[in-house]
Amino acid sequence: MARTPVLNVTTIRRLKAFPWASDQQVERILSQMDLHHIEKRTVLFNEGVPSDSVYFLISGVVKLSLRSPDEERVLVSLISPGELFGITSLMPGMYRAFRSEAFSDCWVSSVRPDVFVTTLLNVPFTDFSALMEGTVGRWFALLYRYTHFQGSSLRQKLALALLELAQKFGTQDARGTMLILQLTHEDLADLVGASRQKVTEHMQELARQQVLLRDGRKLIVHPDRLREVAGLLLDEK
Amino acid sequence: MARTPVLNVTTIRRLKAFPWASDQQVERILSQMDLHHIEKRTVLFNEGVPSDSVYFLISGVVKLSLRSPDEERVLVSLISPGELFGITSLMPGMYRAFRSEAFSDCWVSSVRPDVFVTTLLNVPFTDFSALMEGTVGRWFALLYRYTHFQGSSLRQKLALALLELAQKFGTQDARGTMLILQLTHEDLADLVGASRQKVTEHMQELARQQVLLRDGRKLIVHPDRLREVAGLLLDEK
DNA sequence: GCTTTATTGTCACGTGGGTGACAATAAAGG
DNA sequence: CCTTTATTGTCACCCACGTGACAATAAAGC
Repeated sequence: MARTPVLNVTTIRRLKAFPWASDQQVERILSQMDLHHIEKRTVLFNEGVPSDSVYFLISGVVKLSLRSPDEERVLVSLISPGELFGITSLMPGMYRAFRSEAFSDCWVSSVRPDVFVTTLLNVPFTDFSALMEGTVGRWFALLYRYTHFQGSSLRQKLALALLELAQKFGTQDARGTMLILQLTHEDLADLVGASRQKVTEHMQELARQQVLLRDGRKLIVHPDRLREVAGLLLDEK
Repeated sequence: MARTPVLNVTTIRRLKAFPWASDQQVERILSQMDLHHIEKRTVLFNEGVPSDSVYFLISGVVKLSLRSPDEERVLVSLISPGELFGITSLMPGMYRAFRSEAFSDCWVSSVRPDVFVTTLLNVPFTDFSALMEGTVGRWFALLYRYTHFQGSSLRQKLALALLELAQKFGTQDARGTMLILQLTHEDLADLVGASRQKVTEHMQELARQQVLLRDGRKLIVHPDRLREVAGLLLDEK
C-alpha cells in the first residue's frame, strides 16, 4: 500500500486547488478534512443517497457513473487529482446523482459542505446553497437529463424531456399535468435530438397508451407514467 | 405591446426568486437591474461571445440552443419565468455556451454578475467566481460535452470525449498529448454511449488518419485534429 | 515460462431511427 | 371567409450502430 501522502498547503498549491484562498484559509480547511485511502473499484457513494460531504481527490482517478434504463452503466466522468467532486452537497437537500468509485487506487479527503463554504468563502452556508440552487441548479437538471439520455431509446428520451417540461411549465389539471406551452413536434425533436417524423410517431404511441393526451395544441401529461416509460425508479427525482 | 411590468419585491417573491435574500437586498439588486422587452425570436446573446450579464426572466419563455456539427440547432433548454440564466457570467473569463433567444415575447431584466454576487451574498466577486469555477466548472464541462453529443456521430462523440480527457489527463509528448490513463475500449464505449465493437473500429480509423496513435496501452492524441473531427470551430473551447 | 484472464479485432445480421416526399389538417393573416 | 402557411400524419427506403459470436493478442497471476 502506498504511504500516506502529506496534505499541507504546499500540496494544495501544487494541485492548483482553491487558488483564491489564503494560506490561512487553506490551513483551516485542511484541519477539518479527513483523509481516506480507497482501493480500486471501491464505491465511495451511490446515486440516490443523501449528499453530505464534499470530496477532494489527491491522487488516483475517480469514476462517476450512472445506471441506464437497460441496467448498463454510463460512465459520466473521470476525476483527476486536484478536483473537487460530490458537489451536489453544496445544494440544499440534494441526493447523489452519480455513483463514485475508485478507478485506480486513490487518496481522497472529505469535508462537510458547510465547513467548506464558511471556511473558504466566509458566508453562511444556507445563503450560499440557496444561491447555488437558484443558479447552477438548472445546469444540474440539464446534466441529469443529458446523462440519462445515454443508452435510452427515443421513447425514453421523450419521456424524460416531457418530465422536465412538466416540472417547469406544468399546471395541475383534472386530467393530469398541463404544459402551458405551445410546443411543436419539431421543438421536441430538437430537444431530444431526433427527427420530427419519429417524434410524431412516438407521441401518438404515447397518447395511445394514455401516457399523455392532447387538448388542442396543449399537452397534458401524466408524470408517473412518464417516469415509468423513462425507465426511472419511482423514487428518483 | 404588453405594458411594462412592475418589478418590485412583491413580484420577486411571487416568482419565488432569491428566497434567501432579505427585502433590503432584493430592493438593492432591483435598483441595479434594467428591464428589457424582447420580441419573439430576438436573440439575446449568441454562443461564443463574452459573458458579461446575468439575466432574470420575468415573463415569457426563453430558449437556449446550440449549433450542432451538421448546422442543425440543438434545443438545450427552455427557461420559465422566475429563472436566472446566462450564468456562465458567474465564472471567470467564460464565454456563452448557448444562444439565448425569446421563444415568446418576454420581459427580461439583467444585472452585472459582480453586482449580483456582492449584493445578494455580500462576498467579493473574484473569490466567488473562483470557487464556482473550481466546483461547478466541472459540471459545466460535462454539460458542454453532453449537449455537443446531440446530433453527433459516434466518431464525433469519441473525438469530443478524447478532447475532454486530453485536457484533464494529458501531458505533452513529442508526438502529441499523451493520456496518462489506461482506458479500455469498453471504458470509452461507456463514456460515449456506444458499443465496444464500434469503438474499436472507430479508434482504428482515427489512428489510421493520424488523429491519434497507441503506445502500448497509452493513447497519444492530437487535440487540433480531434477538434476538427468533432466538428468544432477552431476557436471553440 | 506457462496458464488464465482481459482486451482487441473482425465478421454477419438485425433494427431503430434518419431522410425525403407528400397528403391531411389546423392555424394565421388579410 | 378564404387564402396562405405551419404543423401533423404516413410511408418507403437506407444506414449507422447494436448484438452475438469468435479468433487473435496482450496482460496478469502463479
